[in-house]
Amino acid sequence: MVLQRRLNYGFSGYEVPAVPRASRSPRGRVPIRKKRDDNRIPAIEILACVAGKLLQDAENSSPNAACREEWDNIFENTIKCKQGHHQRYNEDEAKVSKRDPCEQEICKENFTCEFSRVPGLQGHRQSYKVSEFSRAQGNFGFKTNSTSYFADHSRVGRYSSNSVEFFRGHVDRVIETKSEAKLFRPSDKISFAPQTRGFFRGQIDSVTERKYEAKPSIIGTNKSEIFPVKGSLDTLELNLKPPSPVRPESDLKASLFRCRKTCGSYSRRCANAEVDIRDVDENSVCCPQPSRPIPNIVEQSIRNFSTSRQWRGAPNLKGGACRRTDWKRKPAYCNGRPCHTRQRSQRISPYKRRKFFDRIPLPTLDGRFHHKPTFNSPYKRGNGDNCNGANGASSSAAGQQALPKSTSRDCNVKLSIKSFTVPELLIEIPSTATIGSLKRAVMEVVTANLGDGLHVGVILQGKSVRDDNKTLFQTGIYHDDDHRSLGFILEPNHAPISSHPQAEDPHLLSGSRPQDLMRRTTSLTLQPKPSDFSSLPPVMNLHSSVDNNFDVVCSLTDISTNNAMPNSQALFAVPAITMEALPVVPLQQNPRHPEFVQRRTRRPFSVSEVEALVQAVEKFGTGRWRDVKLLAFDSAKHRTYVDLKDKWKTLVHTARISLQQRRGEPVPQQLLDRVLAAHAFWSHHQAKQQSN
DNA sequence: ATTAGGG
DNA sequence: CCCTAAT
Repeated sequence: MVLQRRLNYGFSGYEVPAVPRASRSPRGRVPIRKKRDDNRIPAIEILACVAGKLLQDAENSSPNAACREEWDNIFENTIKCKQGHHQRYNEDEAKVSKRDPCEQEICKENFTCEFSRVPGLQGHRQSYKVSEFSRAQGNFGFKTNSTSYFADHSRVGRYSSNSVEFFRGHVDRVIETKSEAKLFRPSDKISFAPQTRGFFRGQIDSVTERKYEAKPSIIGTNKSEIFPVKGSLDTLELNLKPPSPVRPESDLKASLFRCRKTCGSYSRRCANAEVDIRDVDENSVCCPQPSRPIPNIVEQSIRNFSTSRQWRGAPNLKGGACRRTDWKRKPAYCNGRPCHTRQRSQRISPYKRRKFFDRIPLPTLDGRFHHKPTFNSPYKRGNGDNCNGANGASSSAAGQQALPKSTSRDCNVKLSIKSFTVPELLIEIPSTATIGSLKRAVMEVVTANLGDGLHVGVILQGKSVRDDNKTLFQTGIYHDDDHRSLGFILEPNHAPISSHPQAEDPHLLSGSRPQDLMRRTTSLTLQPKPSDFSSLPPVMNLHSSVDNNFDVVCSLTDISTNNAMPNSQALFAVPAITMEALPVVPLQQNPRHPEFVQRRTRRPFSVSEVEALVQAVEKFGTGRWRDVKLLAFDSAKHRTYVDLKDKWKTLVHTARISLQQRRGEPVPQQLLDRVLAAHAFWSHHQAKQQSN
């Protein structure tokens, strides 16, 4: 245990990228040199000041060292800023009230600070939300936007735009992008990742708004939890108050406890809180009972993840094979893992979310799939307290226990499976192909995905029923009145774990017509690790809640019960916990995680496409990629304007290099000449425009 | 949402 | 093709 970890940040050592990115032209057409308002200060400076002080004070004052030790956090800050008058100020002027950081995290407090005596900031108020993102060892940080983000003891990174974050302590590195790395040492001061600059004006505001808009419930607070400000002296004073009206310090623990309890946050602050996982039965896993030690289940699942996860970016890092492994597997570390990063798994920008869902199996929303769900979907959408899928499962189990023996045993169970639903399969076939060859192609894809042998899995109320020896009655299938709670999954006959993700995706049977071949992108990028999601059937197909990604996680997790995973049950505790109590479990394998997102398949431009592109660019010039897209590639859904821009870039490059250096399908020289000509022309044109 | 540019 | 910053 690293109990004596020290805070190694300060306010003099942070690096803020000084040079703003080269001015861009609005919409890329007419470059405009915009003068920066020198009086503005980067939001991160203020944030660093505030949050740093907050943490510093908290660490100095927290009565519970073990707690502190455990709270290796990443704080998330949400900035709400309504004014734009900022002047540089001395960071030392910031002062933050001393509070236990645990309190903040558990309660998910919002707080408001007011710049009282800071020149130019007087009267300016900001509300922040401090929330836990990760309690991984040695980290903390925060960010101000809503895009996805990750961090743990061995890596810190982000995958977001316009984010603001910093880290301290044992952070080894910050990954800027997959190809960029920045090393951090424990002695580092706060360092700001380059490219994470935000100004109070404009964008952070909007990002904040978007976040609230996207998921009002994730805020987990209400107006009463936004605390008024008390200005004082020459300081920027921050008042942090727990939601409870009771303030006395002596009440802190009690209120903490209450909060933890009510929020469903299960904080493990003591090392002795570990509980044998065997002590936890299936039901409680899925449905936390008040008396059950849920946090430990969660932790168990965290362990599962942490031992299996991989970070594919790691080997490529500059600076370093020095990935920390020395302490990462220490029990202390495991025990210290967070149990309730509530928002994290919801945090995803609409864009990222869409991006993700574009690539995972989803029901086609054409109505055919809107039949009744195969099982009772207890999932609720949108309000953040969803993820009761496991509740459904456990309640069924509970119902099973309570089932009176007098229930008619000879009552036949009538089931009808009207069709197999095979999720999306991508098939590309020329229009000249015959229907017969199309059928064969479909068959090929299906068999490739399902493998030779099929196994039927049974799902009852969201929970996979693995015990083949149980009777229907024992399992709880004794009425025929609601077979919506019953579902079937097609699975490969064996080896739930396969390195071939497509072959291991069991597919769901559901009640639509046989002709309804549901489409499904076959490629969730699943890591072939035994205990990750790769063994989870895409039962999310049942849920059409496209925009509630948490539902997907729920269904993913609570349905899969893989016998090859001894602790798999622990995994499925996750959805049973309310939003407030969500652990960081999906940190790595979270399908929403950018690491999880599959790269698009490469689709080289054909010569005719190139021709169309050249023609369009000749007409519109470089920098009007939307127009180019609309003109020449409107029907080509897979070609985005970014693609076209990229292709043009490579075309220009290709035209400039020698024939031998070129790769891929050769582009006629004549076309390349046009590329160069158009490029030269429009470059010149742009330069002229700019000078005017 | 678009565009520019680095990777 | 990906990713981010800046519009």
